[in-house]
Amino acid sequence: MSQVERVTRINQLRRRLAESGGRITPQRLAILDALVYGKSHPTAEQIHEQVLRTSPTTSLATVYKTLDTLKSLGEVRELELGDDSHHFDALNPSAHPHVMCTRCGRIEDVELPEFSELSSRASAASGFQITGEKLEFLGICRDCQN
Amino acid sequence: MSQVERVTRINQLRRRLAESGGRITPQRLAILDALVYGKSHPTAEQIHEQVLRTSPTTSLATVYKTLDTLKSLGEVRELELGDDSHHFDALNPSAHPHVMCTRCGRIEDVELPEFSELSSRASAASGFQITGEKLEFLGICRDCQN
DNA sequence: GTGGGTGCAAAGGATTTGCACCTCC
DNA sequence: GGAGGTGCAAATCCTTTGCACCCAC
Repeated sequence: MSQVERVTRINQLRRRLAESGGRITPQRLAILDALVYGKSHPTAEQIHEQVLRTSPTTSLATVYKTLDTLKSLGEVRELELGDDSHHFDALNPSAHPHVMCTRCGRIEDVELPEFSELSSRASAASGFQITGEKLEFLGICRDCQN
Repeated sequence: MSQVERVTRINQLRRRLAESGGRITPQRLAILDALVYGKSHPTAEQIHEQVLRTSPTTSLATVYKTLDTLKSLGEVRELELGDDSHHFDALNPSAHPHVMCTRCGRIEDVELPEFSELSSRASAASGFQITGEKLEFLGICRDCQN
């Protein structure tokens, strides 16, 4: 994601918070910053670590509460990848496939055009009205294959 | 799954345990029974409840330990569906898509032929060597749609 | 001013672990 | 007989919650 896109995204998140009646606090700004400029697909703990650099008194509870708020606004997606803690994606909150390296823990998005059709196929096959989906791969990344 | 298939499956699980150097204890038999004849895709707690009916002193820790053993034999698959606890599938331990009803909690397998191709597509798209995959849908089941 | 946000500490809840005892093979 | 399994209780670890205080609007 380009620098310009990140700036746009962070402003979008700010606006969404404000428009939904939320407040823009220094802590929240630091959290947005970590989500958009920090490590991709971070855990709550990793966000917290990053936030502490610029906002040293922010608590982990505040990170969780802000993530909750952003989730309910649909601006953050929570990933459960089987490693103990959950990961968060605020750059692309729409459903999309991910792959995690079981050696180094790296998480990447996967471009899989057929993903968008899976829900309707699943609906047809199961009779369920589908409201959410997730597709996740585990594997070894290019770097770790060497 | 037919009655005959269940009998076959439970014998298969017994054999796998024994062949891997494991012991067949009354507790394990009760756990296998719960996995094969009980509620489909149960949680550890649900397995435990079922096991207690015929083996009243079996502990939850033993259930977890046996599930671990079966998982490492590749005979049980663990599902994380976003509701607090994990679910277990011993009837069909190969990777396959699931759908969970967010109203009643029911979990069903989904027949999705294209699922088997997704891994190689993901591998090509990401450069990862894929070792595992999961595809899960959330929705409203037929019953709960009324 | 006030309602939402923050920080602390404690609670919660699923899963794991240590260890003494037991029992299947 | 001995490795492997069991049961209990305690520990872990991530996440949530209660509540007094604070500050963005």
